[in-house]
Amino acid sequence: MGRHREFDVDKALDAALCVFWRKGYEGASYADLTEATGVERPALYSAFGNKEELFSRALDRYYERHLNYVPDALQKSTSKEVAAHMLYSAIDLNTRYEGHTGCLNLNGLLAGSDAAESVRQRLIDVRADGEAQFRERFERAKAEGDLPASAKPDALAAYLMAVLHGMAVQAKAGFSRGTLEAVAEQALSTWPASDAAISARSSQS
Amino acid sequence: MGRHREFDVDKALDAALCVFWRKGYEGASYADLTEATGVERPALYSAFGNKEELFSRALDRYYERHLNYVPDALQKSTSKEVAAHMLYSAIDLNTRYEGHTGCLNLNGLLAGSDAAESVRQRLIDVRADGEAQFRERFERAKAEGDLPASAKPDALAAYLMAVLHGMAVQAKAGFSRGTLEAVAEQALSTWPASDAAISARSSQS
DNA sequence: GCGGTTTAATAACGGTCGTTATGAAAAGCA
DNA sequence: TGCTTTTCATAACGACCGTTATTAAACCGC
Repeated sequence: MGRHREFDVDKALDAALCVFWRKGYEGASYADLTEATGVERPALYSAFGNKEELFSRALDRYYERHLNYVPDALQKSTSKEVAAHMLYSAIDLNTRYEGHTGCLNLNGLLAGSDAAESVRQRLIDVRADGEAQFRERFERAKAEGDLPASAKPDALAAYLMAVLHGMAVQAKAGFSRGTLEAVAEQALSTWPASDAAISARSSQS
Repeated sequence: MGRHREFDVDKALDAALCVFWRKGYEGASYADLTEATGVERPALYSAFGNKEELFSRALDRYYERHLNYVPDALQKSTSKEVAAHMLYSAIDLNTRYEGHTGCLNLNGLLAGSDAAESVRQRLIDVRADGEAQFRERFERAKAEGDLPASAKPDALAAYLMAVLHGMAVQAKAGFSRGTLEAVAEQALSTWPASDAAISARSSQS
C-alpha cells in the first residue's frame, strides 16, 4: 500500500547520467539534477540515496548502456581488431551526444561547476595553443621533407596530443569526429617516415 | 612608504601552483591555499586578485617553469624526435612529484575536492578494471599466438587505454613511470604483429 | 469513509565556498 | 614623535552546497 511513485526511476536516472556526464560528479549540483530529472531533491534521495550513490548508479548504467561495446571488442579474434573496435566505438560514443561529449568516467574527473567555465575554456585554449605549435612544427617538417607529402600535420599533432592528454579529453574540448578518427588511425599505425627514408627502403628491397 | 610585504610572492605562487596541480581549480579551496602558502586569504587577494586570477598566474608559471621543454622539443631536427622528446619529458614531469602527479592543465579539469575522494577512487578502480580486461585479453591473444612472444600484454593494454584516456590521466591515477615509458614506446611504434606474420615477412625477404 | 503507509513539495538545516569589511601593526617621511 | 600609507590577521558576509525535518497529498486494505 501507500502512495505510488509519480516519476519514472529509469528516466530520472538517465537524466542524472547526462548531467554527470556533462558536469562531472562535483560539478553536478542537486539544482542541476532536479532541473534535468524534473524530480525534487527529497524524491531523488528516497529513490537513489545520497549523491554518491546516485552517481554510482549512473556509472553502472553508463557501463551497461553506453560502454556495452567493450564485450564485443573483447570477442574479436585478434588483438588489433580489439583495439580498432574499441577506438572507433569510443570515438562514436565520445562525439554522439553534443551535450555531453567525452567519457562519463573521465568527465567525472574532469568537469567542474558552471562557475569555472571560463577557467576550463582557458585551459582548453592553452591546450589548443600547444597543439597548434606542434601542428605548425609538423607543417614545417612537411615543408622540409622530414615528413612525406602524404602526411597530415594536423592529424599528427592531434595524435601526439592524444597520447599526452587522451582522446576523451579532446572530445570534451569539442574536437570533431574526423579529428578523432584520424588520431585512431595514427594510433594503429606507425609514425610516418620521411620520403627519403621511404625511397631508400624501397630501393633496398 | 607603507608597510612592507612579509611573504615571498614567488614562493606563495609556487605553493599555490602545487595545490592547483594536485586538486584542480575548483578542488583547491582557500583553506588549502592558505595552508600551503602560509599566507592568509586577504593577503592572497591583495597580491594576486581573486581565485581565477591566482590560478591564471599559476598556470602561466607552470608553462614557464615546468613545460619549458616544449621549445626544446620543437627545435629537434625531425618530427619523430620532437614527439619522443615530448613524450619522455612529459613522463618525467608527470611522475616527478609524488604529491601532484599528472599535468596541471589536465588536473585542473580532473580533480575535485577531498570530499569526492572516494568517488574519484571508484572511477580509478573502474578504469583499472577496464584495463585489466584488455590486459587479460592480450594475455590470451599472446597465448593463442595472435601476439608474438616478445609482446608485453600489460604494456599493450596500457597503450590502448592511454589512447583512450591519455597518459596524464594515468599518471594522476598513480601509474608507475615504467608503465608510462612503455606506453610511450608503443606510441612511437606500431602494433605488434603475430609471430606467424613475422616469420612470413622474414621468409619473404 | 477511515487508518496506515508511502510519496510529494516546501522550506530549512549546518557547513563551506569565494570574497571582503574592519581594525591593529609596521614602515617611510615630515 | 606624529601622519600617512600599506599590509596584516580576525572575523564576518551572502550564496550555495548536500542533506533532511515537516507537512500535505495520494494510495491501499478494511
